[in-house]
Amino acid sequence: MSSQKPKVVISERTIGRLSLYRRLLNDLQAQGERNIYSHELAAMIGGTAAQIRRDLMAVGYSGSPTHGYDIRELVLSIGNFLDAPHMQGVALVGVGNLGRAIMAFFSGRRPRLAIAAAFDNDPYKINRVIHGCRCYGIEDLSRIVQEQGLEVGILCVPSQAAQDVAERLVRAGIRGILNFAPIPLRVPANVYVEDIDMTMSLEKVAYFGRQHANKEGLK
Amino acid sequence: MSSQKPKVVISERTIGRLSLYRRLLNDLQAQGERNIYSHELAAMIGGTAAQIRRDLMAVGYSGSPTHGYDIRELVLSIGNFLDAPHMQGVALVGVGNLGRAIMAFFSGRRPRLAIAAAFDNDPYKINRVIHGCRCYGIEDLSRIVQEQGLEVGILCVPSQAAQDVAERLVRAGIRGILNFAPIPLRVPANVYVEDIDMTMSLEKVAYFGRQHANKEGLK
DNA sequence: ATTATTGTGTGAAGAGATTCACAGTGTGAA
DNA sequence: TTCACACTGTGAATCTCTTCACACAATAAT
Repeated sequence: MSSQKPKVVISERTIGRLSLYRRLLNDLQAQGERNIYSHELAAMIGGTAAQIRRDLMAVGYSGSPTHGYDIRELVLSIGNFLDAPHMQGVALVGVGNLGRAIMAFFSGRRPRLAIAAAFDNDPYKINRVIHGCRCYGIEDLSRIVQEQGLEVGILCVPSQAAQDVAERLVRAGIRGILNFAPIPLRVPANVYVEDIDMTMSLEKVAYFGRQHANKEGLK
Repeated sequence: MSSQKPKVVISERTIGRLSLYRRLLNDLQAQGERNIYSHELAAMIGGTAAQIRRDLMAVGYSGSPTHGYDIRELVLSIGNFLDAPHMQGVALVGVGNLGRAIMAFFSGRRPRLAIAAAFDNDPYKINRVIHGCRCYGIEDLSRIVQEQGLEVGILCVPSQAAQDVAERLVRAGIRGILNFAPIPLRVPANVYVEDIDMTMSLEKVAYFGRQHANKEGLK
């Protein structure tokens, strides 16, 4: 029953890349490809073949020296490894510009990991259905999360509200939070938080864009 | 003239954290705080004091053993290090749900690194002003980027269009791209790309949310 | 003036991630 | 059947990032 847990702990980087591999492999499969070598996949993502083979050790699927990896089987194996055995519902809090864009983005994309309910404190939004998803008041968060067994939260409220909403999510039983609010959240150690900090990312691009440009000038 | 380049190469992680430090320090400053110790800042971001001191070595600002860091001076030093000496304009391509949300998000946030022009191929959007920013057709991209000297691009078009638009941005002279399209871009080595892959992030949260929850159960 | 305290800056150690390099393997050609 | 080939899986080496631990400095207390 508890045999599905990984023997070794797999790094965050590897989990992220596996998600990416799967998406690319899905596209290839849709185009009718059947097999792929590690170096081909590496070329697609701009990485090394060794990295890919190392990552795939985690999922425990073996390729063949002569045909590489069977794409269909590999996709299934990655899914087996990455996905929960059950469906995981997602709660999104903060139905502003960004929240609605995220709802649109994920709408219909991954049926087993879909946004099941949205929450906001604007009475004008409550009970509306946005991108196929019902919007509730914050006061209903705990009840809905528990009724629907939602496990993952997406946080796109303004910074000032973020910590408070994060705590509500945790109390409601959420185990992982995707945080778009540009402040660090304080949550218990058994809750996983992934930050998407667009300001930080944009500043990185501005900084390294300059650096790289310089580099070329020197070469 | 070329003395502004860093002696040593600074890691991506460090640059990201510096951006975060600055934002938090700005908030503290607004609240009237004047000094801060590395361990206080560390507590705010959930990191270690050593890490912060190490990161600050890059900017070359020294604190005092007795009063820690002067917040105002530190903010200025980080700015000095991170920001371009000139203003950097940003071009956003893809004025869909996500593009508009990003325009709203950055609107008025960092005047020296602001979205200066938006591009789309939908005639209905062209020449509209959205969140204070004019929208042009894709065919004008190269001209506008050059006229306004834009250096950074934000890419929020659908996957199928992303590679093509990325190439247009590069040809127009863009040096760094913040890529929201969920596919890896192929660009020359002197262009820096930062990916924001929301699907990958959500899958990571789903995976590690489960892991962390398990961990607690075992403890 | 001396001492005790507390925090900085940084060399060195440690941990973690990536890449190297090679033994092992399945296949097709001779 | 044997050989040559091209690739996988993985131990070991390397590289990168983080943390440790301590010399040094500024102050307050005595």
